[in-house]
Amino acid sequence: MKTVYERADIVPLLAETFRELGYEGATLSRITERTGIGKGSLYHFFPGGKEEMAGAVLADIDAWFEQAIYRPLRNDDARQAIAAMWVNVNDYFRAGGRICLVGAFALDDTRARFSSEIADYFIRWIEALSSALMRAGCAETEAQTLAEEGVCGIQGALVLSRALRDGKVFTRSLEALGNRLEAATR
Amino acid sequence: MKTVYERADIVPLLAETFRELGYEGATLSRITERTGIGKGSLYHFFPGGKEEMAGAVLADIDAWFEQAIYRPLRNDDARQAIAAMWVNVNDYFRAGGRICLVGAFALDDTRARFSSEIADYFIRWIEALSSALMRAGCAETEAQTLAEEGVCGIQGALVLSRALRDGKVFTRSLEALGNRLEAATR
DNA sequence: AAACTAATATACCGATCGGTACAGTGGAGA
DNA sequence: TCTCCACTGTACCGATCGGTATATTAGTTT
Repeated sequence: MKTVYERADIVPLLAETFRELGYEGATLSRITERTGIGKGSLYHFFPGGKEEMAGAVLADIDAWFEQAIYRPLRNDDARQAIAAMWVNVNDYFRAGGRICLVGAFALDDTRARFSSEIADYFIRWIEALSSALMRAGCAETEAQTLAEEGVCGIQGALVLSRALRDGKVFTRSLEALGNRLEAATR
Repeated sequence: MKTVYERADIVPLLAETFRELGYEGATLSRITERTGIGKGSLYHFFPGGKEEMAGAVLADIDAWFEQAIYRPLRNDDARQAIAAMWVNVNDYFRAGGRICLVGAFALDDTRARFSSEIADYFIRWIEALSSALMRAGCAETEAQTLAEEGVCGIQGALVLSRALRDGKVFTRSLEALGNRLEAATR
């Protein structure tokens, strides 16, 4: 018996490894150890090595946010999409038990490798949220400010809940942020 | 001529290196390269190696925050101390050009090495800010919530401004946070 | 069943890892 | 001036790094 993978099966496993160990901390041996996938397979699917693996993970994350968060914010009913965002974000980050890889990469030298992907992720999030806020009745400048504060607050909540090892901090922060945005669209 | 260092001179140089590269990314050779301090000196002052170096950096950071931020928040005039906090924090983090090492360590596996130091840093910050807010007229639960939101917002602003390579995001976020706390103590 | 091929395991590569050992080096006190 | 010792530079250690080469495996095609 031989377990056969596809690229699409591997990326989520890689994602979890990079999340837990960071880019530099995720060595090839630790990756094979945690994912159960040997070097042979890894380099078969990702000839560009570790950098291509991390790039694939970022692309996967981006695709998920695009369809689950950004697109609804841009196209669907504004209030409904914003409400769904808080729920989906709380689920995605496992109530603070999972970090944002994009944010983590931004903090150290790894940013240099994925500069545009990292910037894009946040720019599009803020723009999509801002668009929804405007459709919900906010003025343009206020929408922009609130969107930035919202995304900012999510990242802070992830850092804080990891530091305090307390998922309640994350969920509580999301609630507070949600209430503030809702109050501003009334 | 021989350049002679003291431990106290080295710690800030180490801090900057860990900030830029992260714990795993800061290899001994990169540390000597960036600080100009050879392995011999490094292991003379920090026999425990890399982990002791990072520990000394965290202790140094903690000491700075204790005297420059936490103590004033706990003991001095509340409104004045809170106002000073925003200014000092903006300076310390170089308007978003410098990251919070404690927050960065919290995000990956490095947290396991410095779990209590990381948690302490944030707990004491939140408690000190909460104390100041109560003296400024907040009810206990509201003070606690606002303090958490304030510290949380600072961490988020650091992530976001790094990701977007835009220091204005950081300064702007601090201003917004400051205004919200001030509005709540009126 | 033979040929082909995508996927996998493993041995191996030079470079670098964190850490150790030790021989200087140079300024301060006797 | 001689001794002492905190400090520094460098050579070296075994382990592990990211990456390559290649033989093997197991379906699929013919």
